[in-house]
Amino acid sequence: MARPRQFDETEVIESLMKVFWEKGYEATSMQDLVAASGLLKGSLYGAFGDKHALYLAALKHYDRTRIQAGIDMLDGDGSPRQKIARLFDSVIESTKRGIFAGGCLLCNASLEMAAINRPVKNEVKTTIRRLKLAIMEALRAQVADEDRAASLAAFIVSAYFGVRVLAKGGAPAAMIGDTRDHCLQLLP
Amino acid sequence: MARPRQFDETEVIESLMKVFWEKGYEATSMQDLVAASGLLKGSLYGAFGDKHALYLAALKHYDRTRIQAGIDMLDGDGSPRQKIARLFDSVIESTKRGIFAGGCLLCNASLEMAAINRPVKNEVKTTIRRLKLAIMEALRAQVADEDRAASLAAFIVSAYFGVRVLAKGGAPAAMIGDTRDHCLQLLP
DNA sequence: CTTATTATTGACCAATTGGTCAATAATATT
DNA sequence: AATATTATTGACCAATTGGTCAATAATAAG
Repeated sequence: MARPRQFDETEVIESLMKVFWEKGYEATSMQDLVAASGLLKGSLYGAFGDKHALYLAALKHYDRTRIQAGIDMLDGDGSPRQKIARLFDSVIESTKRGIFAGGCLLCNASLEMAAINRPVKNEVKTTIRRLKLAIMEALRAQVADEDRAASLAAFIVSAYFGVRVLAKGGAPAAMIGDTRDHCLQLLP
Repeated sequence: MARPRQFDETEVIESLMKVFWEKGYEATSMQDLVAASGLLKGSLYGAFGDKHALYLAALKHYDRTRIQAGIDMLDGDGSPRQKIARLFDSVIESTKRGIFAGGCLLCNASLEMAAINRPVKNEVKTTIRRLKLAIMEALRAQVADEDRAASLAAFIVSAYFGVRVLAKGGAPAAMIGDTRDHCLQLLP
């Protein structure tokens, strides 16, 4: 009884996300989003809402895809130490490739948007909690004490985020490796 | 033989810095800077250059003042453990106060600007190195091996930056404390 | 006092910003 | 085929963006 969408919603959000990821919220114009998505402004507004809503949708998509990919790396075989190592190595890897300049959209959103946009802050908080819980799960087999697992997970999340800041700031790659090594030292 | 400046340069840069610190580069307009500094646009351009130059000057001022204040906390009495504790406690402290929303301008600059502005990236790199060296210095008495001091310092800088991301993202304060505690565990 | 030099001022600019809307198009139901 | 409903389109908007510049003011040197 109505005209259907002419586009795939997820596909469009994926393209919007990439722009916000690379440029940040403020540096991204609606024109950029129009160009990246192939839709026109009116369609974007009609389907998703204003620029803040687009950003929030992009952030949620990042959670569902990229953060989830990170969490997936914590599954599978190996000791906690080996699992966490995979997390840090993925940062080192992407730093070496050095093509995409976005870094981590979650960190970017935390620093650029969380303080001024409540929904973004909530999303950031939720995703951090999710990441922390996944790390706790990865530690579960070897770290019996729940509180200790939680505090270790918090610590690892911090170091992981810190490394993302270093990487984007152009700090020597060795600093990332050093961080990784000291973190692993505290793990079974 | 010429008209002298009618303003104190450092004072003006301090006011500009606060705006960039709180809002970021893109979200700050020249109007914001005009309002904060009390100068007019022409004077700002004449004295410092364009918006990017203003930002860079602000970042350098942040290094000279706020980062230096952090480094100063590493001086004085106490074990390395106690010194580094002071660094993390200052973040916990400012999180509790919760008034100023800027977080750490160095981290903000790294994520928002380093990837797209070479001079900013260089300044970020330089300041990170300076911070790392100061931490090495704080470890020197107890950590004889230079390489070990360097890698420990890199690790601490990461955790410190990570904690700034967590803080701005609204993560529970306990995560910052947990990070602190695990870091200190690796220190003499 | 005159002059050379620099600082300050505010009007001005084209370009871009995020956002709206009436007209049109496409569909599913009846 | 007619209709109701939603999607798409692109022209349009006021406001703001970063930046410029000629006129004016203030000073130090001669």
